[in-house]
Amino acid sequence: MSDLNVDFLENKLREAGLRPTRQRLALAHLLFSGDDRHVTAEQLHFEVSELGEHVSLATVYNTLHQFRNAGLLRELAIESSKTYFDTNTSNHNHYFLEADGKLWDIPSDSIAIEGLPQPPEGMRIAHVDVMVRLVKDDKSGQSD
Amino acid sequence: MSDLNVDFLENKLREAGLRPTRQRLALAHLLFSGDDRHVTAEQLHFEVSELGEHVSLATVYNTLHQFRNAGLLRELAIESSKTYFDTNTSNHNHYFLEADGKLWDIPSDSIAIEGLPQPPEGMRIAHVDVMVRLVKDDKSGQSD
DNA sequence: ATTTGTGCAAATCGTTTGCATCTGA
DNA sequence: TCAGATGCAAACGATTTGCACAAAT
Repeated sequence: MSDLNVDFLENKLREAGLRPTRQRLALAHLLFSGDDRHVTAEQLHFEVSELGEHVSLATVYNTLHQFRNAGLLRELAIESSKTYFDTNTSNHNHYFLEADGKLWDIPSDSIAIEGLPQPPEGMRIAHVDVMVRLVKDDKSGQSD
Repeated sequence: MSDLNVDFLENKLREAGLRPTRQRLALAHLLFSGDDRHVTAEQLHFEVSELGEHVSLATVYNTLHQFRNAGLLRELAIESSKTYFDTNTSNHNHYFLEADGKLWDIPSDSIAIEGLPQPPEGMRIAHVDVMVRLVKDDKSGQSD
């Protein structure tokens, strides 16, 4: 991780109102240095260990939520009992392949939603999620 | 629960390849006798107890999964660590109000999705979920 | 009689929390 | 200095599982 990258990440955290601690920098590095990505807490905890940095799992959870609250991540609930965090916080769309637990963006933002009704009184739309659930061609898509 | 209704539910279960047991009939009664609805296992367990029927929580979970596998229910993952089951199994759309954990159908099927790309090689689209996340007008929608 | 379903309690797994200790500004 | 952050282990809550017993065909 170059000094330039550290500076970039430090700024990013400071702008979000978060102190640039060793742990947050390590996690931010994994999340924000390359292309957009989708991670779970468990995955990220594994990756940060691989880098030789020690960050406790509880801190990974805390940090993911702090990043989400700061608008740096979007939280996605796709399967019960596993949360994904998406580094792309804009309104975009996803493919999900249940069999493999794999999640990825739908390439190109060709999707448009027509005829979205007025939200109920006193509420506004925070986000529209379009999730396209895929199955492998030869299967029914049902399982226990 | 009238005899007619019992017959209807018994047939429904038999057609799904499930033996019409006391527990399944009680749960099916709650799920399929009125309008379409969204329930969690916990909710349904509470409701069935209120009717004076004893069905263990594990059986509620088992039964919900059996119903889902039989195509009688659709499973929806909306928030991490709470699964909703929808008695309407057709491709339709939902509002979700996170603050209250409330879920409901978007009235009228006015929504159309334009420009859905070809799914990746070897896969087909099983289902498209559109989830419109609402927040109360005076809030940011972010919380810990 | 044989297969299938159910109840119970214990186990699992992701996630959160309480609290003592440490760190960044 | 001292508010804020972290680590650890224990707590939690939803869900699943193993197995003995009961019910359906």
